[in-house]
Amino acid sequence: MYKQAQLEAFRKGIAQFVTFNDAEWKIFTPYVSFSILSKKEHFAVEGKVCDYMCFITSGAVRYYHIKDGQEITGYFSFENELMSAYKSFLKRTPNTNYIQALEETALVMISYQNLQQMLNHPILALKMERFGRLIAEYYICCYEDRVTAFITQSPEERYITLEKTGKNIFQRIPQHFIANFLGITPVSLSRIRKRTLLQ
Amino acid sequence: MYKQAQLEAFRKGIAQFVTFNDAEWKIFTPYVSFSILSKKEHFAVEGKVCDYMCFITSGAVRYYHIKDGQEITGYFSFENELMSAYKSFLKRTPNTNYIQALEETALVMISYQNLQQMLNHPILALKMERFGRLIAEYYICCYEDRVTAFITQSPEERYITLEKTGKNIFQRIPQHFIANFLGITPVSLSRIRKRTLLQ
DNA sequence: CAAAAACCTTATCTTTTGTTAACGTTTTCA
DNA sequence: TGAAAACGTTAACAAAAGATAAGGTTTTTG
Repeated sequence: MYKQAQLEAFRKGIAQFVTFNDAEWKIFTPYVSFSILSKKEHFAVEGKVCDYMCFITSGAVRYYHIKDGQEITGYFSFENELMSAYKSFLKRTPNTNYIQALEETALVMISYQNLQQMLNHPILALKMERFGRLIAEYYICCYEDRVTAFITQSPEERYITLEKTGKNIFQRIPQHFIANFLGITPVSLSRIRKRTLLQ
Repeated sequence: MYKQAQLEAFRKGIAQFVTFNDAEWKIFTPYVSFSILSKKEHFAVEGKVCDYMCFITSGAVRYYHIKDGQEITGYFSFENELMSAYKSFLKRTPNTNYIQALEETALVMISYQNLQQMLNHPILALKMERFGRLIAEYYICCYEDRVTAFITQSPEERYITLEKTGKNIFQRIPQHFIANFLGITPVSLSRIRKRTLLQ
């Protein structure tokens, strides 16, 4: 995909948060860069500070932790979604997890430094603060739902919910990653699937 | 506590996010109001849009859902912390849970309307956007940790972590609420406590 | 102050999940 | 293309959690 098309996808993708007029967009775009992750390539690793906030124009990534030598997948992001090791990026602290491309993945990226410059730019500042606020608020709502699911639902109920609302995630993501995401083991997910099919 | 003292506590409490100089504070304070919740009084209930964002100057509250007629406590907030039915407040949608005072609780409050006015106020706007962004980012980091705990830890591990880091929460909050918060039943928490004591 | 409510523990039984391993299929990649 | 790795299912057993109920203590409240 050409950069121009990626930029347009980016602009459209963030329109739910904030819209830039052409003059603002002209100031904005020089601050962004582009990158492509090949399959299995890492965007972020444990111990390193994450320097970029990204928008995925195509592809998919998974977020995972390593605990007792085992990988545990906690989240996924797909095309037209934002991606970052948020906490590390915002707090400038070493990252505690990994982000890895599940497919070849194309990114539009903003570095932390450039973001700071935009936040200090006389014309962009207010809009960028708002952008940051709305993104963060958006994620809070997602997280709130996720925590609520862990608190109020059984693994089986969480699976059913995901199956209903998770688009075609089961077609796209290996099942054992999804099991981790649901907070259970792959074996347990396999059983749940069998159980719920029979009913 | 006198309102002046509450305001000072509020100012100090939000200083981790943003600091107001005296001139700004003078503009700021007329937008806030005060309230006291008596024990067991609800600040927010299911189905109603939450109109206030609060700072707790003294007391404590719990957040809970009702599922199949049962109350399930998902979170707590204490003095010097912010409190709101965030999602409802931000999105102007009916709230899906309850917030109830565990003790008599004193609040400094900002209404949604007043917040919007501050966000449009020429002097306050930028700082308020930043305030909102930093609060949201702060909560994202908290939520991220919470979800990570559900993904990577067993109930027993989550209990041990809470016992280590949860200050004196076990002295202050009924244990069956804490069980919900950990994602398990009260009976199960009682067993875990016995188990971990014996070791 | 006394009755009622709330709370924690314990016991019993059931259900679910975790663990480990084996097996067959599919995918990957050198 | 062919060996290796990855993946999903199933089985068997162990461990943990859920459900329900009973009992005793503490707290609440009229």
